[in-house]
Amino acid sequence: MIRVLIADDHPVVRAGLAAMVDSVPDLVVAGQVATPGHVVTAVDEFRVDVVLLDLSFGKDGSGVEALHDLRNHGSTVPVLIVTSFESERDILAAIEAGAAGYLLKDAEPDALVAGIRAAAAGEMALAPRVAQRMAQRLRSPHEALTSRELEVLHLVASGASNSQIANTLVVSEATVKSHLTHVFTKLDVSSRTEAVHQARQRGLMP
Amino acid sequence: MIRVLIADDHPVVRAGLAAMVDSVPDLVVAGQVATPGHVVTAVDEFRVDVVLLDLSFGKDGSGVEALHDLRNHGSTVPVLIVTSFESERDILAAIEAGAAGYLLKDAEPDALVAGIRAAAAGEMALAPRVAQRMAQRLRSPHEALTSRELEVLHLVASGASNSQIANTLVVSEATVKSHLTHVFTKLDVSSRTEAVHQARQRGLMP
DNA sequence: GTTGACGTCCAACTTTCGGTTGATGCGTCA
DNA sequence: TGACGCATCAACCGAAAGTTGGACGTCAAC
Repeated sequence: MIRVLIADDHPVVRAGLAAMVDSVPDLVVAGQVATPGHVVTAVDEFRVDVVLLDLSFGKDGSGVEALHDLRNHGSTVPVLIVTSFESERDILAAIEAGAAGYLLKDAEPDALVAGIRAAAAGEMALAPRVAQRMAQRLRSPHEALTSRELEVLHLVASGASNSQIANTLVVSEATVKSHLTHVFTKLDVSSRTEAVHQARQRGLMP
Repeated sequence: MIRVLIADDHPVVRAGLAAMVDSVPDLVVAGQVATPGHVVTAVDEFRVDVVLLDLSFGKDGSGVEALHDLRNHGSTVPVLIVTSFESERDILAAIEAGAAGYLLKDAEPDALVAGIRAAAAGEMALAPRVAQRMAQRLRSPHEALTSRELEVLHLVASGASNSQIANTLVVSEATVKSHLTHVFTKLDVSSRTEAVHQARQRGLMP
């Protein structure tokens, strides 16, 4: 009997996951929570074998935070990310934080159940599209943007000019340009708009 | 007894909506479909009183298409949009296509059931956030972009330069610039990146 | 039928803004 | 300590962006 905790802010999704889990004989919903903050206590409280964790909890925080909290509290319970986003950044962050798998919400019930079983058995469970994306990344490893570069890129995406960025970042305009040229070479583009587009494509930005 | 059709491409969401509907005594799930193309026949086949329709069906089409098909076939069944997107464009398109309401997937079960009842009774059902957004739009009516302007803006968003846009649209570069200045004044911005950002904010672009 | 508003299109002008190059201090890690 | 990466900056250059002004067609209103 595998006891599952469902953590998602959408009532509809909670109900759907619960229905799927409960329809399988040897799976049971141990509990449901709607905010990341309640995950840690819930894992303790109910004897949870596997956590189904959403990534985006609206304004209440993120699933990755909850995952970090969990690990900081010494819990080793396998956590299965179940989300509708498949951006590279999200996937990497989740896996680095110690997720046992990454499933997509458009998955068939079978895939979900299989993922839960795998996680409970200590194995890794990745949705096919996610696995493909990671493989692709390994093949052509993008050079990672530094945090400063990302910061600049975000401001660019919000429509700021170089001088405006320089003001808000309290650096010279030259610095901003420098960061941007680095971004361009790393992303293999030649203009700010292209850079924003590429970054979005690769899931580097919201 | 209100008979509900559920149309969504995500199995999890279908299961969740079904669970919610079935938990109410006088509501019943008449059927479920996973693609927009099956909505019309399903409405005929099962005696459907209300349709819960998702907007984004992945690559299989869109909910608005299904809604149009439905109306073209003479059906007047109330259709309730249930989606997680709340962009102005989506909302307007749905309402213009004859939706009986627009709910968000993060809604509580109560709100969902209330929406279904309202739709079945021939009333309108809007999620609070959606209603707020529409009210906001009525207060400050953005000047609508022409289709050509939107076309140009899309290309800008994808990182194209003016000359590239001119090529793909087979017009002069001057024309592109002209369109863009119009876009700028309408959106009250002064640069292409700002324009893209604003358009995204207002839900004019994907 | 005429007027006017609007959309699409274009040319020529100006210049700002963006991007390149090269160089410096600073921390870190081997 | 020496090499490397990151953040910072100055000065230069030129293309690409944006402005202005205008032509033409269409459609609706009057």
